[in-house]
Amino acid sequence: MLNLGQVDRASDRAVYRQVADMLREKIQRGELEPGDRLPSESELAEHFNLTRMTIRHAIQDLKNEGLVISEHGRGVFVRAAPPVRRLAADRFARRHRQAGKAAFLAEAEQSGHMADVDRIEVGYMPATADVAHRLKVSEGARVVRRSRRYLANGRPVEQATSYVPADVAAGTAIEQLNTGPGGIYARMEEAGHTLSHFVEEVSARMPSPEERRSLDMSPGVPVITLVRTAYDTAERPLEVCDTVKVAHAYVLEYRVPAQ
Amino acid sequence: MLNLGQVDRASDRAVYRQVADMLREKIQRGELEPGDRLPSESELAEHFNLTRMTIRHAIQDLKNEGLVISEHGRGVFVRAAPPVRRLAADRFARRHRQAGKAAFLAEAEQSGHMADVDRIEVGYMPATADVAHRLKVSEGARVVRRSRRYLANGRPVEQATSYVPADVAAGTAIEQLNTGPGGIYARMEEAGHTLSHFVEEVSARMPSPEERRSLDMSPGVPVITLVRTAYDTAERPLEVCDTVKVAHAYVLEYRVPAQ
DNA sequence: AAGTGGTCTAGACCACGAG
DNA sequence: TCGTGGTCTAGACCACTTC
Repeated sequence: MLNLGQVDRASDRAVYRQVADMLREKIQRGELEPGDRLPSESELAEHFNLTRMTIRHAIQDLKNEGLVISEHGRGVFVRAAPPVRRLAADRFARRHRQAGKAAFLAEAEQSGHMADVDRIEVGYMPATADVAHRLKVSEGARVVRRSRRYLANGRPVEQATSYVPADVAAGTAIEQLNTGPGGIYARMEEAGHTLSHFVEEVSARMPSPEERRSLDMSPGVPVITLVRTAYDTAERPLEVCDTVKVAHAYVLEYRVPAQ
Repeated sequence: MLNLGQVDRASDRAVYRQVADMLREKIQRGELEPGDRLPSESELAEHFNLTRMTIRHAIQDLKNEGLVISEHGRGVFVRAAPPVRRLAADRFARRHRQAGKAAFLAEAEQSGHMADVDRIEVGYMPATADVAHRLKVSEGARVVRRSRRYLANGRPVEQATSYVPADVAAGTAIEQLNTGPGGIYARMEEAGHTLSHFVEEVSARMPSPEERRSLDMSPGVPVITLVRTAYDTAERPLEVCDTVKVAHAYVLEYRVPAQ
């Protein structure tokens, strides 16, 4: 078993915090490596002369920090970091589309991960207030809704939903499940729309229970939300894409001119 | 008191989850507004015929989702959202520096918040491996370290630490507590460096206990980490700035060319 | 079957905040 | 002083995983 010290009952610091501190230190020093199992709650309770509830309180804190995950019937494990997907500043460069690669695949290739897409759903619906505002169409206007889930090395890392005005999508593969080489942006350019730039709005928050389930996330891990709007050269919005990403799976990179 | 239902003891769903569900719904429906106090743990325990520990478990979940905060001796309150600071894509435009505004103040002006900076520390130190790599200097090279905390409407929202190579900072106000109008970027340009662009790397995670303390954050709220590197026209890094932001206080906006 | 974490009880004492 | 949340005990039974 681990070489753990003892708690100081006279200390001001709550004992469950002291236990969490000791375990956190073992993890951060690397004495407990990703994938390693922590001593069981009963073992820890016995070692520290505390009840299981107090030990659980300590472990709950570590779960909330994202350091460990618990698996019912198996144990508590140091969290193994998923592959970090670095989203490069040039990921929407035209040369990638022309080479027949959709953005997600272009990224995966750069970082050497295995990429998958599943749970693709496509259909028409009336625009909600928020989507309508971003697409500069009237509320309730017909839009194509495309949602899908991305996986890296078999693990879900992102849930994305795109909205495209009906007249942009009509008669193109954007209405189909499979949008063909280069993805929907390639189809838009084929249809005569020239993409000019994207605006991305990035934030972070805790996931809703549904998002946690959909992305197979352990509790206490945040998500990055990214809303991307694609504009043509006339500043017309061609697409809004709402994404929820498992936070620790991503580093987003942007290049900002000083001008 | 609130019009709360009862739990279903026969349900598969744990009763503490059912309690959390009911409270969450009240909050999301707006029946409990930001700043409102929830019924006390004892009141909830009595209402639901559960022990306080079970009620606390439900409330813990809501805290982890960032929906409520607890205050010792006062109660549990629906979290009041801090002002959201939208970081615009052009926040480092030269015209802002020339107008004598540092980036943080430029943003604050745009969004109509009161901005403050405190806990400013300046000093020389040897570059760590990570900083040295980003600044393209050798590990241990002398750099100026500038750290400070930003507040919006009096609430801490960001902790930032900048590193500047010694030869860039030497003899300028970058070595001083007060860097003067336009901030360190203005001083760099005065000293003959021409800023070309910035690269920002964005991610999100749960804060460490120290970060939580420093930013006065309630438990269960994530942070956005942003590392910005400033380059001159010769692609030389002039500054690395490591920031930790309270996640729900920020929306970062970027403009990405389609090439 | 044995060991693990998940849930829940029924108490206790403490520290903090407001009146 | 009183009500609030914070901590902790000493159990119990359950669900899940592994063997």
